[in-house]
Amino acid sequence: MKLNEAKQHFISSWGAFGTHWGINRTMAQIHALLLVSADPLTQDDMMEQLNISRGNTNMNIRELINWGLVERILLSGERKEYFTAEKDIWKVVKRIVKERKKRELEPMLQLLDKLENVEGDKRDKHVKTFVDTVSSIKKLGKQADKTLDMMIKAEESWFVGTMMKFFK
Amino acid sequence: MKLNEAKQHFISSWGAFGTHWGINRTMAQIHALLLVSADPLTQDDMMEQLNISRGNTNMNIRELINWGLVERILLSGERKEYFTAEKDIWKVVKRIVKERKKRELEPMLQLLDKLENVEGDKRDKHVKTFVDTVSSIKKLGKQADKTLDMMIKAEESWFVGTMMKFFK
DNA sequence: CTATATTTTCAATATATTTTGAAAATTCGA
DNA sequence: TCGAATTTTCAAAATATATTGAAAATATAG
Repeated sequence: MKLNEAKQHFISSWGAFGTHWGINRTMAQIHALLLVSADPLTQDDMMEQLNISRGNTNMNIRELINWGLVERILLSGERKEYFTAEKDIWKVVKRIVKERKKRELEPMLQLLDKLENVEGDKRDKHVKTFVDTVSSIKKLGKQADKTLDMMIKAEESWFVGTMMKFFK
Repeated sequence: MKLNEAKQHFISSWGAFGTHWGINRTMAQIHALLLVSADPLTQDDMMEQLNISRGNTNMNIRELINWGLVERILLSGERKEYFTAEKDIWKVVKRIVKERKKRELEPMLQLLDKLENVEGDKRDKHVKTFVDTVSSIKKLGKQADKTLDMMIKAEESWFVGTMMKFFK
């Protein structure tokens, strides 16, 4: 397989992959393109290579920058802005985990805290089922939260190495 | 907060949560409703409590059954079908992880295997960037795959306990 | 400061996804 | 086997999300 063909495959399947994870197709494709590009690209490069409009390109680049996955580069003597992606995949994963934890997991845990204190007699099976379900989700959620915190702080080498040994 | 109010909160926020994870709102709401219901429910119960149509209810129940999260119950003497959700949250998480791993992670790793063998001279920086990116994603993906496999096999008590100690 | 290149915004449009509801299929008791 | 109860299907409608493109805003060279 030739390089350009391989890049196209990578970009399109990274795009499809992203859609399963709440990231829109274009954002994932721009990210993929930058990940496999040796040099920084301009908006026009991306528009051309991905066949998307200027507005779409711009909005999704901004979003990638918000996620901390893409960075703006100013080349001296150049008027245009260039963009490049963080290539260290471990860092990429940690950024995504951190962001989603903040946006999704933490608010959910806060809600569960409140719901656990529902009024009513716990001997009533309806109350009991509700409280038990909420508590067990909370317990697992809290554990996930801690585990992800550690992962965010961990070095890749430490993490992978220990996991290797840990899990047989 | 009264039980019914708390249930409503739980259902609607579980629904919103689900949408961030590629699960549609209704499916997540039906799942939430079943999770906090002490007794099995019929389609009509769900239609009424969630204000959704018969077709929608039916399709999403089927999908939840495919995911192994909901099970059909036949009550003797009753013509209607009843449904109930797996209440053990650890099992729920493991089922979801297993399914998504199969549907998303594994195909991605297969593709990366192929893309790693792109033609061309690795001293060319364009080829090198591509191969390096693909390899590092693959490496991390393989590690995630193994870790998830272990998690799927693990007992909750073992898992949580060990993680507790393991992560400070 | 002015002219022009470049980036950003956002209303309109296009596309994708979800939901409805009624018809068709199925199930099961009598 | 018949017929009512129940479930399933799926085309059409509604809703939600993504994309475009042109106008407005901004930045920079001269």
